[in-house]
Order: sequence, then C-alpha cells, then structure tokens
Amino acid sequence: MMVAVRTSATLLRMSTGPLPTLPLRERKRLRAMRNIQSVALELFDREGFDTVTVERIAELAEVSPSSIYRWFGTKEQLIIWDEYDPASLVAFQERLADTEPLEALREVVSLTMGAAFDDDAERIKLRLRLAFTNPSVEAASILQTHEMAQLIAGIIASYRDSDPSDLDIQVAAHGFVGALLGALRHWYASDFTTPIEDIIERPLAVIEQGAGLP
Amino acid sequence: MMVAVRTSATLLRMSTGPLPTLPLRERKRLRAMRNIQSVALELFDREGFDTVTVERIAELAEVSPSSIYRWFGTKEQLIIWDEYDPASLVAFQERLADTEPLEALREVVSLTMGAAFDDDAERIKLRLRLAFTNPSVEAASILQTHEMAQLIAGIIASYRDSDPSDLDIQVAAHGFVGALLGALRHWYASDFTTPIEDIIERPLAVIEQGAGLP
DNA sequence: CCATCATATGACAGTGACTTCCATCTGCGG
DNA sequence: CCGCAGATGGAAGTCACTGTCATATGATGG
Repeated sequence: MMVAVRTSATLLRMSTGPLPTLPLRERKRLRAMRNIQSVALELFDREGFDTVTVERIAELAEVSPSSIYRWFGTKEQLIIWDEYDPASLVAFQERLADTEPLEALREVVSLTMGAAFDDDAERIKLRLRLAFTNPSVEAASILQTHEMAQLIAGIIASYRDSDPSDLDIQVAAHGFVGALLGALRHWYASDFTTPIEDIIERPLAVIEQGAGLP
Repeated sequence: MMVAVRTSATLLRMSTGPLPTLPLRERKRLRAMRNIQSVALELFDREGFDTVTVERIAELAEVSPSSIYRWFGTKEQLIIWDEYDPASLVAFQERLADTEPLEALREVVSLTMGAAFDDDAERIKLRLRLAFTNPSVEAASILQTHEMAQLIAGIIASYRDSDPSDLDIQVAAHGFVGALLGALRHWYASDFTTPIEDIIERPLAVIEQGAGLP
C-alpha cells in the first residue's frame, strides 16, 4: 500500500465486482479479505489500533482468527494490504520492456496512485492516517517501502547490468522511496491538499537533480 | 544506532570507564545496560534473534526482565540502543550554531561514525548484521532512522524559518536518511570494505546534486 | 449428478513479548 | 544515621502469533 500501484485492469474496472476469470475459491477469499479489511479499518478508526484485538475483528467479520493470520500475516497488514498490489507489480515489470526504470516508475506510480485515490479516496486517506499515526503500523509500512526499494535496486541493477548492492544503486533506490515516504507524510499532513503529481514528481526529482536545499 | 553519532566527550575518552561526573545510580544503570547488551548480542549471534528469549538474557545478565523492558523498551532495542546517542545529538545541535545543517550533519556523522567504528568495530558490525538480518530488528532500525529524519526536518525547518512538514524539507530529510540506510546496507553487504567516507558522502551528494543515475 | 481427492478452514493449545501493579530495596539528602 | 523518593524485582495478566489436526468445501474425473 502507500505507494500503491495499480494495473490497467483496475483502471478499466467500473464497479468493484470480482474479476470473473478467477477461480471460485480465490474469489471467495478475496471477498472475505475485502470485508475483513473494511471491518478492521472501521474499528481501528473508531477505537484505535491497539485497543482492537484481532479476535474481535474475526468475530465481526465472521471468520476465524486463524484465517486472518493465514491471509494477512500480521495485524498491521490489515491496514497495509492492497488487493491490487500484485497486479500492479506485474504492470510495472511489463512497462520496463519499453521504458527506462525511472521513467517507468514515474508513469506507473503516477497513473495508478491517482486512480487509487479517485477510486476510494476515503479509504486511502484512512489507511495513510492510520499508518502515520500508529508506530507499529508505521514501522510495517516503512519496512514495506524498503522491500520496494530493494526491488527497484534489483531492477535498476539488471537494467545497468551491475550488482543490486552497488552503492550508487542502493543510495538511489532508498533515497527515492525515502523521499516518497516523506512526500506521502507531507501529503497526509497537508490533509491531501497537495496535488498528487507533486507527491510523485519531487522524490524522482531528488534522484535526478538533487533536493537543491539551502 | 546505525547512524550512530558520538559527542566529542566520547572521542576524548581513552578507556571504556564510566564518566566520573554521573551520579552513582546512573553509572550503575549504564553499567548494567552495557552488560545486558553484551550478553544479548552474544546470544543473538550464536542462537538467532528469535530463538533467544528476553527472560534468558535477564537470567544471564542477572537482572529482572522488568528492568530490561524498563531500560530498553523492546527486545529490538537490545541491539539498536547506543550508549552515546543522546550525547551525540547534543553535539550535533551545538554544531548547528556555527555551520549550516547539511554541513553540520556531514561533519558530525562522518567524525563520529568513524570514531564508533574504530572504537569497537566488531560490535558495530555485529549490530548492523543483526539489524539487516532479522526483519523485526530491521523494522525497528528503519523506524529509528525515520525519527531521525523527522528530527532533521525540524532542524532544517527552523534554520530556513519554515514548516517541518514542508514538501521540500520532508523529501530532502527522508531522502537523506533513506539513502544513508541504503549506503549502510551496501556497507554491510560489502563486508565493511567500502570506506566510511563514501558511506556518508554519497547520501549527502544525492540531496545536493542528485544520484545521477541512468 | 455424484464420488474422490486436494486443499482450505476452524478450533485448540501453546509461546513469548510486553504491561501493570505492588511490595521491597537502595542511593541520596538532611 | 535516618527517612524519603525513586528504582528494582516479582507476579499476574493481555494479546499477537504459531503449530497441529480434525473437519469442511471447492475442484476433478466418472
């Protein structure tokens, strides 16, 4: 989440109905997960992340706690999880064939974050607010963005035919996601009034031209 | 830790004895904490972070688990905690009177990371390895660097007489610590063969001139 | 449409990090 | 040396998370 990237399939989707091609079992699980996340978000919003137990979410969503842990892994992922993340990753990797990494990143992130925000702005806001409000959720979010950085590092490395642990690449990848996280924090702090384009554009500009600070 | 910054007091210190000015009670607590951390690091190194329980660390260090939690807060902080961090922060803030923020950052971080590494290289290496190896410790480390970013953002903001949540400032601060974390990860991956100067210099260069990537 | 099989779910019993509370102890000032 | 404030240790409790296994349910071939 947070840096949620959506595939074109999502953009074409008009309603929130399930994709008809998926097996019945998968569809059921996704529907349950959507429901569980909704229940969890509402409870977290009303009573705070720490106060609400997973057991209570399970009761309200009418599933077993075991299933919640099997599907989401951790309590924090109830907020962080984004249904469309996997598909978005695929879309990003497809685009890499045509464009160079940073440009592909710009296009996909920009396009899909806008789409995600248009699609269900309130849910995105709530998730970001919860992420920046609670320390453990924040930690999980940050960790996730760092996994993204490692991913980007790997992609840039293969593009330049060098090693992912290369200093330049590490610094650029982590600098970017760090800056993106900072931009998202600003976005949240500004109550989402800053245009999305800026939120994407500035972190990329930092890598390309520097922050131009004092 | 990780971006450990040490005060000049530390640099002047020749042995590892306690500072004589501190009250007896504080000295005792610091001595206990040093010992607990040593015990913990050794156990984590030998048996893995998840396998070792806090209770067992408490037994070996001859303190109660209560005290460990009171002093360190979390199990992860047994690795992350750095005795000299608070004093280093003070040193950084003192230097801000003379120099502009980025330069002060460069000087203090460079000087003190070098000193820390010279002082007890093996301990630093071990802590970094544990931090980059175990997910929960990594999360805690990353969270700490983000607190550092917020701190830097605040300092730059007051220097430029603007708001800490300003987009430029947020992006620069988080970009820097993100890049620094990336550099540290590279440092660890290179088995600490990369010169420390580079580890500090590159992240700052990213902010000042960009990564110059593709 | 049904039997069979693979797989997913739910119930249960743990483990261990972390919190809270209180009795006890120990430096510290008079 | 005494009395006090604050620190420590001990015990009991909460809850996230993990394994295990019987049961249920969707997929598959007849």
